[in-house]
Amino acid sequence: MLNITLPDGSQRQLPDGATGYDVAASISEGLARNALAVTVNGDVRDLHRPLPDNATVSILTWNDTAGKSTYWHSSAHLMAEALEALYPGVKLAIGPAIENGFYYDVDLGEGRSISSEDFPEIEKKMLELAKHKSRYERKDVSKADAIAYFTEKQDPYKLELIDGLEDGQITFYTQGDFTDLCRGPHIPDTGTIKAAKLMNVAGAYWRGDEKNKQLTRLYGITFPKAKDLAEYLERLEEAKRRDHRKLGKELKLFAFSEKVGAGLPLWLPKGTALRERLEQFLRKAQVKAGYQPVVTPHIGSKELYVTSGHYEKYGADSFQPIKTPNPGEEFFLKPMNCPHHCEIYKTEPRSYRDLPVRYAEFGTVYRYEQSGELHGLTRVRGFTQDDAHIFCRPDQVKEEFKKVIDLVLYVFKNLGFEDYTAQISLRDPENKTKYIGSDENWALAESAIQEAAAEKGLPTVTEYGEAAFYGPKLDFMVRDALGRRWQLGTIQVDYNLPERFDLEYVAPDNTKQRPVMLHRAPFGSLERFVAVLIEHCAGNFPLWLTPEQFIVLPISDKYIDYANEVKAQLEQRDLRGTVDARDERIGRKIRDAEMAKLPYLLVVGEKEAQDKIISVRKHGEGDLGSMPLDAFVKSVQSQIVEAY
RNA sequence: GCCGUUUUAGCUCAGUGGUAGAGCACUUCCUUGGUAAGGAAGAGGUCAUGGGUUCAAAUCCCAUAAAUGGCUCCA
Repeated sequence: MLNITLPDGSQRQLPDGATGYDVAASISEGLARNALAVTVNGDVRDLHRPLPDNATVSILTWNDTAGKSTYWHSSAHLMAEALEALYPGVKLAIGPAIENGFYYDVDLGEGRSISSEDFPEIEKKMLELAKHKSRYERKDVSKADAIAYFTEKQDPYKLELIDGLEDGQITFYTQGDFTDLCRGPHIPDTGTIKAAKLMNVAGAYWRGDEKNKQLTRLYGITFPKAKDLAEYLERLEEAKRRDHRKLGKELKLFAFSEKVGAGLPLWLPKGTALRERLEQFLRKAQVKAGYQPVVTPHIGSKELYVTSGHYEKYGADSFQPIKTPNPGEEFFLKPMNCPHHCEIYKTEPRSYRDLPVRYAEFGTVYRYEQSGELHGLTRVRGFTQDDAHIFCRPDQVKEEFKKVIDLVLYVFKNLGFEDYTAQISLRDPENKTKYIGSDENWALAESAIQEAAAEKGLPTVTEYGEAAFYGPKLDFMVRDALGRRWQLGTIQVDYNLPERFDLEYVAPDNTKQRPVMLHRAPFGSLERFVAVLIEHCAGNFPLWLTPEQFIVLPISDKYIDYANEVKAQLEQRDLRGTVDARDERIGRKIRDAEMAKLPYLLVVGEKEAQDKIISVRKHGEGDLGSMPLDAFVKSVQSQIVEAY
């Protein structure tokens, strides 16, 4: 008999050779029907593999992340089977599950390609094959046999993968006529795959190395119910509606011009209003937090970047130098603000008593991003960082980190970002030599970050080997409408620049010591932040931030004077908005204002002009009835205060 | 930078080798209208740019640029 522990701690006894399926069946018939896989002591396994004794087993269904991912991995095999049927001779590379669905990298061979027009045929074939309810059969294979199989099949990619595997650890999975090298696990059979959709085709390098051959990557997604697919597609549509590139154009926030140059955004008046309000918001918070604003030029001499090391590392791949009438004199557009701030630090001798020194600047920087990398406002070639550099003693790092975390969270809270992740990036413990700075300082900084995050109760994930060569960091990531993760806020420790710029302070014992430098940017950059903010709130910005809080809509041109009076009075009370004085009917004006996502529409006609009141309509909510101006102002102001 | 796709009026898009189209926006006129599109007329385009094929190119081919989905990259 086997002793099995369930996740709730309860125990069950099953006969020897029992499988995850048997466990599910012993719980309920429905669970057995919906089970896709199991976890055995935390590892995901096939549902029909015999269980070991004394294992903790939990049943995975479509509702578990690991269940979904197994399902999609199996779906990748199904797609591969369909591709082999439709494109004989196709070579398969790798086909994992991803966050939403799966992909398979394939080599179609010379002269063949797949486009989105071919998707329906592949989807049809997948569903046709799925109907066979083929079991995913697992088989242990010796390395020699595995090599023989894929040599016969002439698949160089699988052979290369096998080359890296240990004999005795190699398994094949077969469903129907399709056999793949695979560690598994898989769902029991193809019968649960009821809806399949190919999403996208793209190029991808074999093993992610751009020196290698480029393969065709087919992205797909499958579902156990057709309805789930429909809902998923609807969500994607919603994401497209929120896309900051679309809304940025529609709401007249920013634009690009081919003539100005790729990746160089033009901020339109409304976008500028939004951006400047964000700047003001942070400026205020930073003054309170002890930062001193500074301003530095947009260019710096070559020597500055030779000192910082950026010239050597990035000079050739970046914007090229600006020449002057003096032969040999060269300036660079600044790719970051740190070197300038280091020079500010150096303008006077520093005592340990002066530290920390915090210099903040909304610094516009220019980086020549690869052309294929440019993306709306999230990845551009000219952008403004809400940058600051903190110069402090090693023993102050933790305290400073905590203060910056507070600032970042303050920003996120006021803008309604709740779904963020915080990532601590540390050294690769296997390879400490590629990092600059002493072991001791690194250890100090790394534990300072971890402790600061823990003391602030910040949920974090820790990634080893993700630190910059010059120091560990803490990044805040927020998702965009399509679920892509973007780094916004960042806090980084830097041991490199203080060294290169020979920064010093005088310690209590009158010795010269090296300060630690922290880079930090709660927004990351205003461009990226605004992009993510647009998608986050679907263009319905918080009231305190939105470029126009109200629009006055006169019923006819007889009431334009009163409308202007309303506007003037509201402006005196620090609200901002406009009057729609067009010769249009009220229905049209309301429609246009709703489409422009203006928060408050103030309708004024005969009644309102006579009684000196306004009719208030709130975006997305409808008519709130009429009220005196004072009542409206009070209600709006209370909402703005609440937001802070 | 690499692979795929795209580029037609201010915007969204139709137009598969034979004289460039629609809706919205814009201008003018009519309309003075009470909570999501009032009516009419008008103006607006080197079909991204440069080459090529053809009697003839928005349409086919090549190059370049930009956008876009990925990959690689991201101080």
